[in-house]
Amino acid sequence: MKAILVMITIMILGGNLLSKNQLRMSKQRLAILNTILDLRSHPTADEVYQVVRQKLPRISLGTVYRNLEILSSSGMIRKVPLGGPQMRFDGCTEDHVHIRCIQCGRVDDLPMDPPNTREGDIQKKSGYRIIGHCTVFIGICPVCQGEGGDEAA
Amino acid sequence: MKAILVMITIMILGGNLLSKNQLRMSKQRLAILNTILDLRSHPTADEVYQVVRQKLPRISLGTVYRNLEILSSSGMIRKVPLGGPQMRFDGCTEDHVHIRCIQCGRVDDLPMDPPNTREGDIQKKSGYRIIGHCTVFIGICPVCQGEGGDEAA
DNA sequence: ATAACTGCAAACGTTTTGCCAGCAT
DNA sequence: ATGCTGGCAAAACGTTTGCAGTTAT
Repeated sequence: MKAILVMITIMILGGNLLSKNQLRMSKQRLAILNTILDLRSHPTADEVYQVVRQKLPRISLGTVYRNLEILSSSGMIRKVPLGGPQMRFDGCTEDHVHIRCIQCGRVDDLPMDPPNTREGDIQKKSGYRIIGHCTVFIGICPVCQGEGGDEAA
Repeated sequence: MKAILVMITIMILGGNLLSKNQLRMSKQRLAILNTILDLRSHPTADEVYQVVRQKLPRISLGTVYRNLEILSSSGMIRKVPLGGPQMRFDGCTEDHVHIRCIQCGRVDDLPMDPPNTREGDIQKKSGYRIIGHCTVFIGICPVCQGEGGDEAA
C-alpha cells in the first residue's frame, strides 16, 4: 500500500509537479514521506524526525520541517492542527475526523463522516468561501481511562 | 450582558471556586475577563494584552498568560486552538463552530449546529470517553475575497 | 551551469517559569 | 503569617530562515 502510494507520488512528481517547480524527490524527502505513510498515525515533526533519523542519521530537523511543508503544500500529506502545541501530519489526505486524548495526546481517526454541514449553506450564512474544515473531538482514550477499555481504531 | 456575566463570575468565585482553591478576582484578572467578554471575538493572548494594557498599563504579558490559563481551566472562558500558531480565547463557553480565514486569520462564529454526531456512537466505536469537540472551517472571508462579499456574522 | 536541495546553526515568535515583592485573608 | 498574586526577565519550546556546500539535471 505504502509502496503504491509512493510510486504514485513519484509518477506525479515526474509529471505535473515536476514541470511546475522542479520539485525533486530526494532520498530525505522520500524517507519523510515513507515514514508518514508507514506510521499511519499523526506524528509531530519531531516524531517524524526521530523515525527518519534511524535510516538517515545525518538528516537535520530543519530538513524535516522544510519537507513536511513542501509535501503538505503539494497535497501529498496533510498538515493537521489538532490542538496541542505542535503541528501534526497525516498521510491520509481525505477529509476525516480526529479524536485526541486530553491526557496522553494520542490521536486516532474517528470512523464517522465529516460534519453534515451543507457547505453551500455555510457560504451563504457566513459570506466565507469554504475551503475545508477540521473537526477534532477531545476525549479520554481507552488506555487512559484506566486500562479498562479496548483499543480504538 | 458583560456586566451580568461578570457578576455571575464573581458570585461563582465567592462560592464554589473560591472555596476550592482560593482563587481571587484581582483587578488584573477581572480586566482580562472583561476584555474577552467585551471583545466577542477570538483574541490571541497578545491581543488581550494590548487591550488590557490600555486600562492597566503596568500589566505584564506573563500575567495575561497566567490568567488566561486560570480562567480557562476554571471554565470561565475557553481556550480554542484554531489552527494558527497562536492559541485563541473565547468568552463563549458553549459548543459552537468557528470559521477561520486562511488569508487574514480572522475568526468568526458560524451560525450552525455543532456536528450531528451522536456522542454515544462515537464512544462505542472509538472507545474514547468524549469530552468535547472543536470544529473549525477554513475559508476565505468576505473581505479577503476582494471586498465583493458582505460581512459575516 | 543552473537550480533545487541538505545540514548546520542562529533567529524567531509564542508561551512558560523563577524570583521577589505586594496584597488579601 | 500564610499563600495567592503580579511584574519582570530569562528560559523553553516549536518552527523558520540564512548560508555555504552538495546533488541532480
